[in-house]
Amino acid sequence: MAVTLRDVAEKAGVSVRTVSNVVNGFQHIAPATRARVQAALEELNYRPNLVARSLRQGRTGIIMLILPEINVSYFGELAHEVVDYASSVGITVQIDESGGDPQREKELLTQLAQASWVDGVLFSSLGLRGVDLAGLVGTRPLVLLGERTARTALDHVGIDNVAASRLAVAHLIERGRTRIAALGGSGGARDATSKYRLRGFQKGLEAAGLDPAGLYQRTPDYRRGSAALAVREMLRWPQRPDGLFCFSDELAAGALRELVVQGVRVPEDIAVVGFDDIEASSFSTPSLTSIRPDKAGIAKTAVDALLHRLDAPEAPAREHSVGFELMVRESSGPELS
Amino acid sequence: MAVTLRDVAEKAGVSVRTVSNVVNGFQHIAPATRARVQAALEELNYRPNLVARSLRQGRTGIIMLILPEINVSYFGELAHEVVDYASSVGITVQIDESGGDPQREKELLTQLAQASWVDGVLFSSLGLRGVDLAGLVGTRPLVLLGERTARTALDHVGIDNVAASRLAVAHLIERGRTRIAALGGSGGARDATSKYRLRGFQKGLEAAGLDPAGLYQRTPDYRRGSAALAVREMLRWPQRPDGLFCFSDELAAGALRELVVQGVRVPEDIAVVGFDDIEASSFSTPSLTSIRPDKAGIAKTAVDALLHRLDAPEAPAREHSVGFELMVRESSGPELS
DNA sequence: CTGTTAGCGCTTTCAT
DNA sequence: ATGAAAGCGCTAACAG
Repeated sequence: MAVTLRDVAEKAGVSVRTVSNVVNGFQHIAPATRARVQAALEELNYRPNLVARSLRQGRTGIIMLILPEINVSYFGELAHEVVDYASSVGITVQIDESGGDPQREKELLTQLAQASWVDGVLFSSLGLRGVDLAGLVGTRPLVLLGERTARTALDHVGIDNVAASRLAVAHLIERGRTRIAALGGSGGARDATSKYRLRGFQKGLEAAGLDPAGLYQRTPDYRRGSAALAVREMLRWPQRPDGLFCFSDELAAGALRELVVQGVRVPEDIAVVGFDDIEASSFSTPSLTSIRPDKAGIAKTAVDALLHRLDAPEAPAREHSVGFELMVRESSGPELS
Repeated sequence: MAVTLRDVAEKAGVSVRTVSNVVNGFQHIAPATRARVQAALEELNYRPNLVARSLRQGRTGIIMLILPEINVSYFGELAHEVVDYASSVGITVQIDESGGDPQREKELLTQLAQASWVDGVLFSSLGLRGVDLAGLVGTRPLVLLGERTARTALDHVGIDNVAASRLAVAHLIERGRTRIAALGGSGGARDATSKYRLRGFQKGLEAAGLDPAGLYQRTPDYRRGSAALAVREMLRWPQRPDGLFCFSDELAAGALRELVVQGVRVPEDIAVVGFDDIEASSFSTPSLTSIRPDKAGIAKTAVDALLHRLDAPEAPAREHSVGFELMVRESSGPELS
């Protein structure tokens, strides 16, 4: 059996109270007793039972991160930032995957957010809407990551997708492209990400006096494989696009691949811009121009927001917007030397 | 405050014992009382306090997965499989990152494996040696993933790196390559992965009557960026290699990129094989031939091993070898139609 | 079949 | 400055 406070107390000839005080670095302890306790602590190699401590204190120091799939590069990189920052403030992270399935997302939320031992939940949802989230307010603290899918009274941190998409489109226009297409997103009511990116795309074209009509190709998801089919479809359009804005870097990677296969040159025939700036994008052939959201900023802001809400459960929900930038690389035109 | 068993018991006019029995699906309960309890349960929206349950039972149902970096594709894909399988058997996964730093690895182990509430630890180490692991046996169950860095009495699951590397080399030889180089790994005493892959590489060449001397280029880590520098160095060798075996797909991706930059054609001038078969490798240009370890098999085997050890702490340590296969793609030569 | 109760290991209020 | 003891919410051993 593990060593408990009582064991140490007996050994040192003091009460558990005193040992606890020493362990927790309390003030006001006689140097002599402190030394005696320390010795016993080390001799017995005491380790506090965190479960017992948590039961007592009502906090576990664990937060849960729910995301679609950890093996998708963007989410992997985001998770890295979350784990990294959380561990720097003494918090550990549990990870669960929803697979992007709204049903599974609901399950996880009701099951975990209410009952479990997590202090709070960071939730990167693809498919949930306001109605699904209703009734969760007031249980376990919850911070939404990515798109704000509804006007719920919940903390949210993300980037301005409309503005970011406009920036991507503006860049393509600046590169002299006039038939710019958008790629990605189911277009379904649940897919808020594609909704905002599409809106930014349209606004960007309109601002330059271009007509966005008919220049959007959907994909069932944001993965590389889906982009290949979509691009093949796109190349059958009456007029081939000369610019392509992909709603994720993985889609862009799939698109680049398929364009090579079809003998279309990038950027000469089509300039391509992605979204997320995953690490692989710097090393593809051609290297990929992409919108880079401030992932570390998202992670820090989200964890801080959660921690803040733990201390102030009744504070009004806040909206946090994090920065982004455009990383210009080979896929969108001449290199800027 | 949250609803407790006592609240429910009072409401239903029974004892906590009975409520507990209902919650845990015990047999032998009078249908009438069960119904009454069920009603109270639902009316109060009771959720069990898992921390209390864990304190009582001595098990949390949480395992910890320690890996170098979750944003590295291979580890992201592995984590995905672990989370996926674990959740199917009712286990949740906590993730911590070591950054590949031996010091940090030791910290995590002593801190977590002994003290925390995790039932057990899956540990994918890059740098730990037997001496570091000594003294951990007998505390919290621990299963080693990846390379077995020392002959410790610990459960271990991995693939046969020597055999896999020989397979990669044999494939290059079969493609008519005779000056085959290996790329990756610090060569340090702690880097067991590169040790075994290098050994397989050497054996593969020797088996074909080729001399491996002087055909190995080290890298400080397994990331894309490090491969670029290494390849540049390699191209200065008196004789250019016509085949390249990279110890990870990320290295291979960096190598492919640098070869393009330097105007070296793949596979015509140099055929390239990677290791890990991350998803991006199917979509690169050219697509990458790679060794594919059975990641799902590793995950399942590891979780099962951990669960088994929970029930039988004294069972002898076991060694699990999981399968792999070679995925042949464009980077290593003519397409096999 | 169900009620009573000890106790998991810890923190903390109340005393001294 | 330190001891005694209550109790976090739950399960299970012990009645009955």
